[in-house]
Amino acid sequence: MVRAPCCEKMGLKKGPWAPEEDQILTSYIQKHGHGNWRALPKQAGLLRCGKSCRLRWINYLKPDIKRGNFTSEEEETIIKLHEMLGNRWSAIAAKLPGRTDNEIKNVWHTNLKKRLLNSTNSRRVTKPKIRRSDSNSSIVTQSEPANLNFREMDSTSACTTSSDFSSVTVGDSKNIKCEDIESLETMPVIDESFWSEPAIDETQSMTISDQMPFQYPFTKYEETLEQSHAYDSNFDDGMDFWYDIFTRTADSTELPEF
DNA sequence: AAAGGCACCAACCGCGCGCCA
DNA sequence: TTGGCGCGCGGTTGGTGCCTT
Repeated sequence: MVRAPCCEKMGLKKGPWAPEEDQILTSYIQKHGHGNWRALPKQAGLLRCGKSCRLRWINYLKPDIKRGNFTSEEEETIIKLHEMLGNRWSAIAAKLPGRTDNEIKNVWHTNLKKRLLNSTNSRRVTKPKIRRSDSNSSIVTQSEPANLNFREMDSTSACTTSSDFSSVTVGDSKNIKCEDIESLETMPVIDESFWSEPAIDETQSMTISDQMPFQYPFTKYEETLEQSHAYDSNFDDGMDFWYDIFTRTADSTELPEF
C-alpha cells in the first residue's frame, strides 16, 4: 500500500499559527464543524494542511481546552495514570478534562519525569500504604496487599511498568486523586503470581469499600473480562474497567456491574 | 552586555488502524 | 480481499525566552 502524502507541501504554510489563521479556523469550525480535516483548510481558505488544522484545533483552539499551569492534583493524576497506562497520552488525557495529550506529554517530559526520577533516586523501601480517603469524611483505611512483591526501583523502571495504586483515592467519582505523594516512593512491582493467582483469600467476604483494586478477587474479574473479551482483546476497555473501580465512591459496597 | 546553555511548548512527522469502495 | 483514504497517536523537532557564566 502506498501512503498518500500527508498534505500537499507546495504552497502550504508551516510553523506557528498567526492570530488571523486561528480566527479563520475557529469561525469556520464553529459554523460548519470539522467533517473532513483534509478538505477543511481549502474550504476555510487556509494555506495549511488538514493535519495541521486538526492539531491546532485540538491542542489550542477548542473551547473546552483548559489553559494555564497544571495543578498539583492534575500532575499527581498524570503520574498515577502513567504508571498504569505508560506513554498512552491520549488515554491519560481522556481522564483529564480540558487537557490535551500533547500538553500532558510535554508536562511529563519537562517536569514530572524528572521529579519522579529524583524521588526514585532517594527511594526507600517501605511497605505500601493503602489509602482510600472519603472526600467528605476523611476516613482512611490501610491494609497490606497480598501476593505483591516490592523491590527498590531503579530510575529506569520507575516510570514504566510499575503499578502502584496504593495512593489512589477512590472518593472522587470523576478524577483519580493522589493524596499521598510520599507513597510514590514505594513502587510495587507486580510479579507473575499477581496476574495468575487471587490476590487474597477468596473465601473472605469483601466489598469495594474495604479493599483496594489489586486486593479484589482478581481471578473473578479476569474471568469476567475474558468472557467479555475485554481483558485479552481490548486493553482500553480493561483499563477503563479498572479506572471505574478506582473512581467509585468510597461508600459503594456494590461490585461493579458488567 | 553578550554568548551559550537550558527548559518549555507548539507544531511537525511518520506510522498504524479503521472504514469504505 | 485489496487498496486508498482519513484520522489519531506517540515520538521528535524547532523556536523562543529565561538563566547562568
